[in-house]
Amino acid sequence: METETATNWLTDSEQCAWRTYLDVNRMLTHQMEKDLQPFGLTNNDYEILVNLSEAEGQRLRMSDLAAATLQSKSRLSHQITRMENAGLVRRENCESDRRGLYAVLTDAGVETMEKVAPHHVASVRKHFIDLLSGEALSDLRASLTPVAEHLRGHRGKL
Amino acid sequence: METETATNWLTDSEQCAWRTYLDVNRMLTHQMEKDLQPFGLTNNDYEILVNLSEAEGQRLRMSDLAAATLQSKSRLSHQITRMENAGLVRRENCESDRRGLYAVLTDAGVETMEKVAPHHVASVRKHFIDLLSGEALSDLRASLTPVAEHLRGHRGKL
DNA sequence: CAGGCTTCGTTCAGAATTCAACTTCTTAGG
DNA sequence: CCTAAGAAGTTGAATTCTGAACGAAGCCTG
Repeated sequence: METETATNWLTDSEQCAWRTYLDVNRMLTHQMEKDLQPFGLTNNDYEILVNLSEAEGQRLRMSDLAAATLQSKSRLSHQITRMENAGLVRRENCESDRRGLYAVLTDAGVETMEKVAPHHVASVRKHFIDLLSGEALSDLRASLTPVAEHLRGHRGKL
Repeated sequence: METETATNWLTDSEQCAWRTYLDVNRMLTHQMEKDLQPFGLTNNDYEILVNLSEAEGQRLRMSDLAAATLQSKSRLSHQITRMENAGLVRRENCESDRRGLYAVLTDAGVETMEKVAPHHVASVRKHFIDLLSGEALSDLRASLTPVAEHLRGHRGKL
């Protein structure tokens, strides 16, 4: 009698999809990083700029920013320190909670964002969006949304 | 007369697809990493084990392995050093090219691979594959393949 | 076969990331 | 009001990653 539970291996087709996904992932990240380099920004820098510039008063609590960008508080703290040194961002105290801090976009941060965003969008188009049909794109979104929700549920401390 | 070129911003739908993609990306990477932790492996460790175990003679030249895993030679060199210390892999000289080295899976490496693979596959299924329909999966692959090819062309030195 | 390119892989220094304290403040219970 | 538990952020040390520089070996080309 069979007592072992056989592993439910991936089919060739599943495996291929998975590997393609992983490859695109890595190459795309790398390409984005490369396209931001001339502006002296990393992907992480840019994402923080995006989050802050979309936020009310161009500011977010450290914790919220960490959650929004899916990184640990520690990492964000170091990151913000670097960006503060670069003059893109500053820390500001929070009135309502004296433990709290806001990360606030500086004027230089706003300017940087305005300068860089068009190039970044062009890069996203060139290397991703414009390579997919409108239908493919909405299918992609439809497929990935449940995955995102599933993962949000599963995510523990960063 | 208009001299500026207006930025071709992303539509809401494009933006949403893009952000979902990025989110899944990061959360999935994180989840995979977490699921490998109990075995003392990182994603990078695992991917190298996969590549080596599928290779002829369970060995690959450093350069080929770096290319296969899309990382810089420098990073791979460090990585292999660590895995060598962990006993998963060893370096072996290359007969035909005296500059070259092979990274070779050790017996312990093979065993680790056999032990971990089923869990990893289960994790990939649980957090990705099984959340998508067969059709979604093949669409995904079809959509992403051209992107992968595009990026492969664009990729410079790592 | 000499000269100069290129490739292979490592190394070093500097930057980024992780992980585990730790401080300060808030909040809930008794 | 006091205390214990938890949350917000920071810090510092150890680890990992990056990018440039390097030595050694192969490959042309004349």
